[in-house]
Amino acid sequence: MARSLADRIEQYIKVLIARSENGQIEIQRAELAETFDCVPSQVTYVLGTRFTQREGYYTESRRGGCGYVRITEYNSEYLAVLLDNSELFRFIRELYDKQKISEGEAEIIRFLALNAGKSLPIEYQLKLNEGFIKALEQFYEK
Amino acid sequence: MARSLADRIEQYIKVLIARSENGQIEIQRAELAETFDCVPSQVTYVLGTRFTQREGYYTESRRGGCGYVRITEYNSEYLAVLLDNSELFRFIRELYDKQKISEGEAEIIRFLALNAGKSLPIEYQLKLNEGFIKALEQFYEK
DNA sequence: TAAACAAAGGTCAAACAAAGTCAATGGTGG
DNA sequence: CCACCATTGACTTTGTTTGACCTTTGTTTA
Repeated sequence: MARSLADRIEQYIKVLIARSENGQIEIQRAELAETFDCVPSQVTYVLGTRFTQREGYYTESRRGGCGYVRITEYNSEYLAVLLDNSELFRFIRELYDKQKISEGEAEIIRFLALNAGKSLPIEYQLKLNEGFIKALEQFYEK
Repeated sequence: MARSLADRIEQYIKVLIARSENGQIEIQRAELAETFDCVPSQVTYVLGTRFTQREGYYTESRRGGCGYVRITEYNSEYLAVLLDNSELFRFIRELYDKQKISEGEAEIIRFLALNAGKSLPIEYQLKLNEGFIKALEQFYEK
């Protein structure tokens, strides 16, 4: 059961995240690769297979001097966002049922609500959700 | 975070602006460069990458004796103009022209883009604007 | 007053410093 | 034995730092 390199890197990153204050860490790809004595793209591979949205992670990065990779674990705050989303989703559903919007409109609105604010800090994502509801209310004159 | 020289200069300038009465400051390029012990064009680089219109800033300058660089942060009135003329609106138009979206969809998307983020700080409203573009690109598979 | 000088800021390209991509290859568990 | 995950490395893209040279503006001097 000798775990693969990728598995060990995965574990390592997860420990770092667990130890972090806010479920978020920043690493240097090349440095981590050095730690595990492998090529940098191995790290990219790990991120791409084990730290995806599906697994509950979000990664951002920057190239060039002082580049980094930031890995964020969706935490309870984020779940709050999703919860909040459900409120919004319910509202969209309502608009649809009342035939104020089409299925296509409902779909794009949902998608935008979920994705447009992704690069914002969590607390602003919450505000944004409210903003979506308010804006929709206004637009369709409840 | 805020590791590179450029990042630190950016932070410094932002603090100065935050402390200013009117969201506007004047600096001397050479002096600031001296403060950070770097070459003056480094400051120019920072201004050119982090204090552009896209980021919600406007810069003017003057050469020669008593030269200066003035950096102004857009206020909310200006922001409306900025958003209204944004890349996003052009993109929505494009989607419509290519018949990927209907007039109704274009309208609600525009409305959401302008209003959903209203309670956010200006810099995040701009980020949100970009988020809308990214999300739309993804949804309609560019 | 025109010419020279000094004092700013601007431009641009080269060198450097990351991270990303992709396709070929390797290895392993079922 | 073969499908599929893992590993590697050459190449690409993006971002930063530096310096040599340019332009504009204000000041001094012949």
